Amino acid sequence: MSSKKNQTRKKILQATWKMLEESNGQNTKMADIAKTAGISRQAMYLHFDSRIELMIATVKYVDEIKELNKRLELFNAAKTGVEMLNSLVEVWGNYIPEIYSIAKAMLLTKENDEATATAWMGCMSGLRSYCQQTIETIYKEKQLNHNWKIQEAVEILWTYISIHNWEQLTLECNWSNQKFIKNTQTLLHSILLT
Amino acid sequence: MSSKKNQTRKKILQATWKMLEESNGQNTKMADIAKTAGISRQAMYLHFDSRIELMIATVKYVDEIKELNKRLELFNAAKTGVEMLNSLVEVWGNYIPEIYSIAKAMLLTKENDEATATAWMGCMSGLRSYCQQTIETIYKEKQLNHNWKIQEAVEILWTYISIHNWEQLTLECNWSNQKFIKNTQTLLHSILLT
DNA sequence: TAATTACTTGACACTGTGTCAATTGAATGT
DNA sequence: ACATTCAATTGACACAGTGTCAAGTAATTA
Repeated sequence: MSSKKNQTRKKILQATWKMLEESNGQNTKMADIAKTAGISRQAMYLHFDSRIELMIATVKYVDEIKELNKRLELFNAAKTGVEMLNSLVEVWGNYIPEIYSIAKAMLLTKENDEATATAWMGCMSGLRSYCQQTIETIYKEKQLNHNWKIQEAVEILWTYISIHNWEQLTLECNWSNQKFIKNTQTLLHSILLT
Repeated sequence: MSSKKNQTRKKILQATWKMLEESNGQNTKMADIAKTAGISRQAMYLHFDSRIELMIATVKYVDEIKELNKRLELFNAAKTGVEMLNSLVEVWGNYIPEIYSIAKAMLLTKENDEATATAWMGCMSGLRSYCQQTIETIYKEKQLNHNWKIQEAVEILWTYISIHNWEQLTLECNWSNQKFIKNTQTLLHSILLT
Protein backbone atom coordinates (compact mmCIF):
# COMPACT_ATOMS: atom_id res chain seq x y z
CA MET A 1 0.00 0.00 0.00
CA SER A 2 1.51 3.25 1.17
CA SER A 3 4.58 1.43 2.40
CA LYS A 4 6.79 3.95 0.65
CA LYS A 5 5.10 6.71 2.56
CA ASN A 6 5.67 4.83 5.78
CA GLN A 7 9.32 4.35 4.94
CA THR A 8 9.79 8.07 4.43
CA ARG A 9 7.92 8.78 7.62
CA LYS A 10 10.31 6.53 9.45
CA LYS A 11 13.29 8.20 7.80
CA ILE A 12 12.03 11.55 9.01
CA LEU A 13 11.50 10.29 12.54
CA GLN A 14 14.98 8.79 12.63
CA ALA A 15 16.48 11.98 11.23
CA THR A 16 14.61 14.04 13.81
CA TRP A 17 15.89 11.89 16.62
CA LYS A 18 19.44 12.00 15.28
CA MET A 19 19.34 15.78 14.96
CA LEU A 20 17.94 16.16 18.46
CA GLU A 21 20.64 13.90 19.88
CA GLU A 22 23.35 15.88 18.12
CA SER A 23 22.07 19.23 19.29
CA ASN A 24 20.98 18.11 22.75
CA GLY A 25 17.40 18.95 22.00
CA GLN A 26 17.87 22.48 20.70
CA ASN A 27 17.82 24.31 17.42
CA THR A 28 16.53 21.54 15.21
CA LYS A 29 15.07 23.18 12.15
CA MET A 30 12.73 21.50 9.72
CA ALA A 31 15.20 22.19 6.91
CA ASP A 32 18.04 20.44 8.75
CA ILE A 33 15.95 17.40 9.53
CA ALA A 34 14.79 17.23 5.91
CA LYS A 35 18.39 17.35 4.73
CA THR A 36 19.36 14.52 7.05
CA ALA A 37 16.34 12.50 6.00
CA GLY A 38 17.28 13.11 2.37
CA ILE A 39 14.06 14.77 1.32
CA SER A 40 12.90 18.28 0.61
CA ARG A 41 11.85 20.59 3.37
CA GLN A 42 8.34 20.84 1.96
CA ALA A 43 7.90 17.08 1.81
CA MET A 44 8.09 17.01 5.60
CA TYR A 45 4.64 18.52 5.64
CA LEU A 46 3.27 15.61 3.63
CA HIS A 47 3.89 13.49 6.72
CA PHE A 48 3.52 15.87 9.63
CA ASP A 49 1.27 18.90 9.83
CA SER A 50 3.74 20.97 11.81
CA ARG A 51 7.06 20.94 13.55
CA ILE A 52 5.28 20.37 16.81
CA GLU A 53 3.41 17.33 15.52
CA LEU A 54 6.71 15.94 14.31
CA MET A 55 8.22 16.38 17.75
CA ILE A 56 5.32 14.66 19.42
CA ALA A 57 5.47 11.82 16.91
CA THR A 58 9.19 11.50 17.55
CA VAL A 59 8.58 11.13 21.27
CA LYS A 60 6.21 8.26 20.59
CA TYR A 61 8.63 6.71 18.12
CA VAL A 62 11.55 6.84 20.53
CA ASP A 63 9.36 5.63 23.34
CA GLU A 64 8.38 2.56 21.35
CA ILE A 65 11.95 1.76 20.48
CA LYS A 66 13.28 2.25 23.97
CA GLU A 67 10.56 0.07 25.42
CA LEU A 68 10.19 1.56 28.83
CA ASN A 69 7.43 -0.89 29.51
CA LYS A 70 9.68 -3.89 29.06
CA ARG A 71 12.26 -2.38 31.34
CA LEU A 72 9.62 -2.00 34.00
CA GLU A 73 9.44 -5.77 34.31
CA LEU A 74 12.00 -5.33 37.05
CA PHE A 75 9.58 -2.95 38.72
CA ASN A 76 6.64 -5.27 38.25
CA ALA A 77 8.59 -8.18 39.69
CA ALA A 78 9.24 -6.29 42.90
CA LYS A 79 7.80 -7.98 45.97
CA THR A 80 7.91 -5.18 48.53
CA GLY A 81 7.32 -1.44 48.39
CA VAL A 82 10.96 -0.70 49.05
CA GLU A 83 11.96 -2.96 46.17
CA MET A 84 9.48 -1.14 43.97
CA LEU A 85 10.98 2.17 44.98
CA ASN A 86 14.49 1.00 44.23
CA SER A 87 13.68 -0.46 40.86
CA LEU A 88 11.57 2.50 39.84
CA VAL A 89 14.50 4.83 40.50
CA GLU A 90 16.88 2.45 38.76
CA VAL A 91 14.82 1.82 35.64
CA TRP A 92 13.78 5.42 35.26
CA GLY A 93 17.26 6.71 36.06
CA ASN A 94 18.74 4.55 33.34
CA TYR A 95 15.99 5.58 30.94
CA ILE A 96 16.43 9.34 31.25
CA PRO A 97 19.81 9.68 29.52
CA GLU A 98 18.51 7.72 26.55
CA ILE A 99 15.56 9.99 25.98
CA TYR A 100 17.08 13.18 27.30
CA SER A 101 17.42 15.00 23.98
CA ILE A 102 13.86 14.55 22.88
CA ALA A 103 12.62 15.15 26.41
CA LYS A 104 14.54 18.40 26.53
CA ALA A 105 13.02 19.51 23.24
CA MET A 106 9.58 18.78 24.64
CA LEU A 107 10.27 20.57 27.91
CA LEU A 108 11.32 23.69 26.03
CA THR A 109 8.44 23.60 23.56
CA LYS A 110 5.67 22.78 26.01
CA GLU A 111 5.97 26.24 27.54
CA ASN A 112 4.78 27.85 24.31
CA ASP A 113 2.56 25.17 22.92
CA GLU A 114 -0.55 23.63 24.35
CA ALA A 115 -0.45 20.45 22.24
CA THR A 116 3.10 19.74 23.33
CA ALA A 117 2.19 20.41 26.94
CA THR A 118 -0.68 17.93 26.72
CA ALA A 119 1.44 15.28 25.03
CA TRP A 120 4.13 15.69 27.63
CA MET A 121 1.62 15.47 30.47
CA GLY A 122 0.54 12.15 29.00
CA CYS A 123 4.08 10.81 29.16
CA MET A 124 4.63 12.09 32.67
CA SER A 125 1.37 10.80 34.05
CA GLY A 126 2.63 7.30 33.30
CA LEU A 127 5.62 7.88 35.53
CA ARG A 128 3.41 9.47 38.11
CA SER A 129 1.18 6.46 38.36
CA TYR A 130 4.19 4.24 38.98
CA CYS A 131 5.12 6.60 41.80
CA GLN A 132 1.58 6.29 43.13
CA GLN A 133 1.67 2.49 43.07
CA THR A 134 4.98 2.47 44.85
CA ILE A 135 3.96 4.81 47.63
CA GLU A 136 0.64 3.04 48.15
CA THR A 137 2.43 -0.26 48.53
CA ILE A 138 4.87 1.23 51.00
CA TYR A 139 1.95 2.68 52.90
CA LYS A 140 0.11 -0.62 53.03
CA GLU A 141 3.25 -2.23 54.39
CA LYS A 142 3.25 0.42 57.15
CA GLN A 143 6.63 1.63 55.99
CA LEU A 144 5.66 5.16 55.03
CA ASN A 145 7.14 7.88 57.21
CA HIS A 146 4.31 9.44 59.20
CA ASN A 147 5.45 12.92 58.19
CA TRP A 148 3.83 12.39 54.80
CA LYS A 149 0.39 11.93 53.47
CA ILE A 150 0.28 9.49 50.58
CA GLN A 151 -0.30 12.16 47.98
CA GLU A 152 2.51 14.34 49.23
CA ALA A 153 4.88 11.39 49.20
CA VAL A 154 3.90 10.61 45.61
CA GLU A 155 4.54 14.17 44.56
CA ILE A 156 7.89 14.32 46.30
CA LEU A 157 9.00 11.07 44.70
CA TRP A 158 7.78 12.22 41.30
CA THR A 159 9.57 15.53 41.63
CA TYR A 160 12.84 14.16 42.93
CA ILE A 161 13.25 11.73 40.07
CA SER A 162 12.31 14.40 37.53
CA ILE A 163 14.32 15.01 34.41
CA HIS A 164 15.23 18.49 35.65
CA ASN A 165 16.80 17.07 38.80
CA TRP A 166 18.64 14.44 36.81
CA GLU A 167 19.86 17.21 34.50
CA GLN A 168 21.08 19.41 37.29
CA LEU A 169 22.86 16.67 39.20
CA THR A 170 24.46 14.84 36.29
CA LEU A 171 25.06 17.56 33.71
CA GLU A 172 25.69 20.50 36.02
CA CYS A 173 27.18 18.77 39.06
CA ASN A 174 28.93 16.03 37.07
CA TRP A 175 27.42 13.13 38.95
CA SER A 176 27.60 9.84 37.09
CA ASN A 177 24.31 8.23 36.28
CA GLN A 178 25.03 5.47 38.77
CA LYS A 179 25.72 8.04 41.46
CA PHE A 180 22.44 9.75 40.66
CA ILE A 181 20.55 6.48 40.99
CA LYS A 182 22.31 5.31 44.12
CA ASN A 183 22.07 8.64 45.94
CA THR A 184 18.48 9.18 44.92
CA GLN A 185 17.57 5.76 46.30
CA THR A 186 19.38 6.39 49.56
CA LEU A 187 17.84 9.77 50.03
CA LEU A 188 14.33 8.69 49.17
CA HIS A 189 14.71 6.00 51.81
CA SER A 190 15.61 8.61 54.43
CA ILE A 191 12.72 10.79 53.42
CA LEU A 192 9.92 8.34 52.84
CA LEU A 193 10.48 5.32 55.03
CA THR A 194 9.93 4.91 58.75
CA MET B 1 22.94 64.75 31.78
CA SER B 2 21.40 61.80 30.01
CA SER B 3 18.78 61.58 32.70
CA LYS B 4 16.07 61.39 30.07
CA LYS B 5 17.80 58.43 28.53
CA ASN B 6 17.95 56.79 31.93
CA GLN B 7 14.28 57.44 32.50
CA THR B 8 13.37 55.75 29.27
CA ARG B 9 15.66 52.86 30.08
CA LYS B 10 13.85 52.44 33.35
CA LYS B 11 10.47 52.62 31.60
CA ILE B 12 11.60 49.84 29.30
CA LEU B 13 12.81 47.66 32.16
CA GLN B 14 9.57 48.15 34.04
CA ALA B 15 7.55 47.37 30.93
CA THR B 16 9.60 44.24 30.32
CA TRP B 17 9.03 43.03 33.83
CA LYS B 18 5.32 43.79 33.63
CA MET B 19 4.99 41.93 30.33
CA LEU B 20 6.90 38.95 31.70
CA GLU B 21 4.69 38.84 34.77
CA GLU B 22 1.56 38.95 32.67
CA SER B 23 2.68 36.19 30.33
CA ASN B 24 4.42 34.07 32.97
CA GLY B 25 7.75 34.51 31.25
CA GLN B 26 6.74 33.55 27.74
CA ASN B 27 6.03 35.23 24.44
CA THR B 28 7.23 38.69 25.28
CA LYS B 29 7.96 40.43 22.01
CA MET B 30 10.02 43.55 21.64
CA ALA B 31 7.07 45.26 19.97
CA ASP B 32 4.76 44.52 22.92
CA ILE B 33 7.25 45.78 25.46
CA ALA B 34 7.80 48.93 23.42
CA LYS B 35 4.07 49.56 23.30
CA THR B 36 3.78 49.16 27.07
CA ALA B 37 6.77 51.41 27.61
CA GLY B 38 5.20 53.98 25.31
CA ILE B 39 8.01 54.18 22.82
CA SER B 40 8.68 52.87 19.34
CA ARG B 41 9.91 49.37 18.78
CA GLN B 42 13.09 50.65 17.19
CA ALA B 43 13.91 52.94 20.11
CA MET B 44 14.36 49.86 22.27
CA TYR B 45 17.59 49.24 20.43
CA LEU B 46 18.90 52.64 21.47
CA HIS B 47 19.00 51.26 25.02
CA PHE B 48 19.61 47.54 24.59
CA ASP B 49 21.56 45.85 21.82
CA SER B 50 19.24 42.87 21.64
CA ARG B 51 16.28 41.17 23.20
CA ILE B 52 18.63 38.98 25.17
CA GLU B 53 20.55 41.93 26.61
CA LEU B 54 17.24 43.42 27.67
CA MET B 55 16.28 40.21 29.46
CA ILE B 56 19.59 40.05 31.28
CA ALA B 57 19.29 43.72 32.25
CA THR B 58 15.77 43.06 33.51
CA VAL B 59 17.02 40.26 35.75
CA LYS B 60 19.52 42.64 37.31
CA TYR B 61 16.87 45.32 37.66
CA VAL B 62 14.39 43.03 39.37
CA ASP B 63 17.12 41.59 41.55
CA GLU B 64 18.03 45.05 42.80
CA ILE B 65 14.45 45.91 43.58
CA LYS B 66 13.68 42.64 45.31
CA GLU B 67 16.77 42.92 47.44
CA LEU B 68 17.54 39.29 48.05
CA ASN B 69 20.60 40.36 49.97
CA LYS B 70 18.56 42.24 52.56
CA ARG B 71 16.28 39.27 53.00
CA LEU B 72 19.25 37.10 53.70
CA GLU B 73 19.82 38.99 56.95
CA LEU B 74 17.72 36.27 58.50
CA PHE B 75 20.17 33.75 57.06
CA ASN B 76 23.17 35.71 58.23
CA ALA B 77 21.75 35.99 61.72
CA ALA B 78 21.47 32.23 62.04
CA LYS B 79 23.53 30.81 64.87
CA THR B 80 23.60 27.11 63.97
CA GLY B 81 23.84 25.18 60.73
CA VAL B 82 20.31 23.90 61.09
CA GLU B 83 19.06 27.45 61.54
CA MET B 84 20.96 28.44 58.44
CA LEU B 85 19.36 25.61 56.50
CA ASN B 86 15.89 26.59 57.64
CA SER B 87 16.26 30.25 56.87
CA LEU B 88 17.90 29.58 53.51
CA VAL B 89 14.93 27.48 52.46
CA GLU B 90 12.51 30.03 53.85
CA VAL B 91 14.08 33.13 52.34
CA TRP B 92 14.71 31.52 48.98
CA GLY B 93 11.33 29.82 48.93
CA ASN B 94 9.61 33.15 49.48
CA TYR B 95 11.82 34.78 46.87
CA ILE B 96 11.11 32.37 44.03
CA PRO B 97 7.48 33.30 43.36
CA GLU B 98 8.43 36.96 43.14
CA ILE B 99 11.04 36.43 40.47
CA TYR B 100 9.48 33.41 38.82
CA SER B 101 8.43 35.09 35.56
CA ILE B 102 11.78 36.55 34.73
CA ALA B 103 13.53 33.42 35.97
CA LYS B 104 11.37 31.32 33.69
CA ALA B 105 12.20 33.53 30.72
CA MET B 106 15.90 33.09 31.50
CA LEU B 107 15.59 29.32 31.95
CA LEU B 108 13.97 29.01 28.55
CA THR B 109 16.39 31.33 26.78
CA LYS B 110 19.59 30.04 28.32
CA GLU B 111 19.25 26.80 26.38
CA ASN B 112 19.70 28.64 23.10
CA ASP B 113 21.91 31.48 24.14
CA GLU B 114 25.35 31.46 25.66
CA ALA B 115 25.17 34.98 27.11
CA THR B 116 21.94 34.17 28.91
CA ALA B 117 23.38 30.91 30.20
CA THR B 118 26.38 32.74 31.61
CA ALA B 119 24.26 35.46 33.21
CA TRP B 120 22.01 32.84 34.76
CA MET B 121 24.95 30.85 36.09
CA GLY B 122 26.08 34.03 37.81
CA CYS B 123 22.76 34.35 39.60
CA MET B 124 22.67 30.70 40.57
CA SER B 125 26.23 30.58 41.84
CA GLY B 126 25.17 33.05 44.52
CA LEU B 127 22.56 30.61 45.76
CA ARG B 128 25.03 27.78 45.51
CA SER B 129 27.52 29.50 47.74
CA TYR B 130 24.85 29.95 50.39
CA CYS B 131 24.22 26.22 50.17
CA GLN B 132 27.93 25.63 50.55
CA GLN B 133 28.17 27.81 53.67
CA THR B 134 25.20 26.08 55.19
CA ILE B 135 26.47 22.55 54.64
CA GLU B 136 29.96 23.43 55.82
CA THR B 137 28.56 24.82 59.03
CA ILE B 138 26.44 21.73 59.57
CA TYR B 139 29.51 19.59 58.93
CA LYS B 140 31.62 21.52 61.41
CA GLU B 141 28.92 21.04 63.98
CA LYS B 142 29.12 17.29 63.33
CA GLN B 143 25.51 17.26 62.26
CA LEU B 144 26.00 16.13 58.66
CA ASN B 145 24.66 12.66 57.87
CA HIS B 146 27.64 10.39 57.22
CA ASN B 147 26.06 9.17 54.00
CA TRP B 148 27.11 12.40 52.31
CA LYS B 149 30.31 14.06 51.37
CA ILE B 150 30.16 17.82 51.79
CA GLN B 151 30.08 18.50 48.07
CA GLU B 152 27.31 15.99 47.44
CA ALA B 153 25.23 17.47 50.22
CA VAL B 154 25.67 20.95 48.77
CA GLU B 155 24.56 19.75 45.37
CA ILE B 156 21.53 17.96 46.74
CA LEU B 157 20.48 20.99 48.74
CA TRP B 158 21.01 23.25 45.73
CA THR B 159 19.02 20.95 43.49
CA TYR B 160 16.14 20.36 45.87
CA ILE B 161 15.48 24.05 46.36
CA SER B 162 15.75 24.72 42.63
CA ILE B 163 13.19 26.76 40.76
CA HIS B 164 12.21 23.69 38.74
CA ASN B 165 11.32 21.76 41.88
CA TRP B 166 9.41 24.72 43.25
CA GLU B 167 7.59 24.96 39.93
CA GLN B 168 6.66 21.31 39.85
CA LEU B 169 5.46 21.12 43.45
CA THR B 170 3.58 24.41 43.60
CA LEU B 171 2.32 24.96 40.07
CA GLU B 172 1.83 21.33 39.04
CA CYS B 173 1.01 19.69 42.36
CA ASN B 174 -0.77 22.71 43.82
CA TRP B 175 1.27 22.93 46.96
CA SER B 176 1.06 26.31 48.67
CA ASN B 177 4.31 28.16 48.99
CA GLN B 178 4.26 27.61 52.75
CA LYS B 179 3.80 23.90 52.22
CA PHE B 180 6.74 23.87 49.83
CA ILE B 181 8.94 25.62 52.37
CA LYS B 182 7.82 23.55 55.33
CA ASN B 183 8.06 20.20 53.57
CA THR B 184 11.37 21.04 51.97
CA GLN B 185 12.78 21.94 55.37
CA THR B 186 11.49 18.74 56.95
CA LEU B 187 12.78 16.58 54.20
CA LEU B 188 16.18 18.20 53.99
CA HIS B 189 16.49 17.51 57.70
CA SER B 190 15.81 13.80 57.16
CA ILE B 191 18.30 13.67 54.33
CA LEU B 192 21.16 15.77 55.55
CA LEU B 193 21.22 15.62 59.34
CA THR B 194 22.42 12.84 61.59
C1' DT C 1 21.20 80.62 16.66
C1' DA C 2 23.48 76.33 16.13
C1' DA C 3 24.43 71.86 17.75
C1' DT C 4 23.27 67.96 20.27
C1' DT C 5 20.25 64.42 22.09
C1' DA C 6 16.37 61.23 22.30
C1' DC C 7 13.17 59.58 19.69
C1' DT C 8 10.05 58.70 15.43
C1' DT C 9 8.94 56.81 10.98
C1' DG C 10 9.18 53.90 7.08
C1' DA C 11 11.82 50.73 4.66
C1' DC C 12 14.34 46.66 4.42
C1' DA C 13 17.28 42.30 5.29
C1' DC C 14 17.17 37.94 7.43
C1' DT C 15 15.49 33.59 9.50
C1' DG C 16 12.24 30.07 10.14
C1' DT C 17 7.48 28.13 9.56
C1' DG C 18 3.91 26.85 6.78
C1' DT C 19 1.24 26.86 2.15
C1' DC C 20 0.39 26.50 -2.76
C1' DA C 21 0.51 25.22 -7.68
C1' DA C 22 2.79 23.06 -11.28
C1' DT C 23 5.69 19.31 -12.41
C1' DT C 24 8.30 14.79 -12.50
C1' DG C 25 8.86 9.92 -12.06
C1' DA C 26 7.86 5.58 -10.48
C1' DA C 27 4.62 2.00 -9.15
C1' DT C 28 0.03 0.09 -9.95
C1' DG C 29 -4.17 -1.51 -12.20
C1' DT C 30 -6.61 -3.02 -16.25
C1' DA D 1 1.07 -0.82 -23.24
C1' DC D 2 -1.62 3.08 -21.24
C1' DA D 3 -3.69 5.67 -17.91
C1' DT D 4 -4.00 6.52 -13.10
C1' DT D 5 -2.34 7.33 -8.75
C1' DC D 6 0.95 8.56 -5.37
C1' DA D 7 5.19 10.49 -3.31
C1' DA D 8 8.12 13.76 -3.84
C1' DT D 9 10.25 17.96 -6.11
C1' DT D 10 10.71 22.85 -7.28
C1' DG D 11 9.98 27.66 -6.91
C1' DA D 12 7.23 31.14 -5.16
C1' DC D 13 5.00 33.33 -1.51
C1' DA D 14 2.73 34.89 3.10
C1' DC D 15 3.71 35.71 7.77
C1' DA D 16 5.93 36.74 12.24
C1' DG D 17 9.70 38.39 14.78
C1' DT D 18 14.44 40.39 15.22
C1' DG D 19 17.58 43.65 14.07
C1' DT D 20 19.43 47.65 11.05
C1' DC D 21 19.48 51.94 8.54
C1' DA D 22 18.61 56.64 6.88
C1' DA D 23 16.00 60.70 7.15
C1' DG D 24 13.42 63.61 9.87
C1' DT D 25 11.49 65.98 14.22
C1' DA D 26 11.24 68.26 18.58
C1' DA D 27 13.21 69.63 22.76
C1' DT D 28 17.46 70.76 25.36
C1' DT D 29 21.79 72.83 25.72
C1' DA D 30 25.78 75.71 24.49
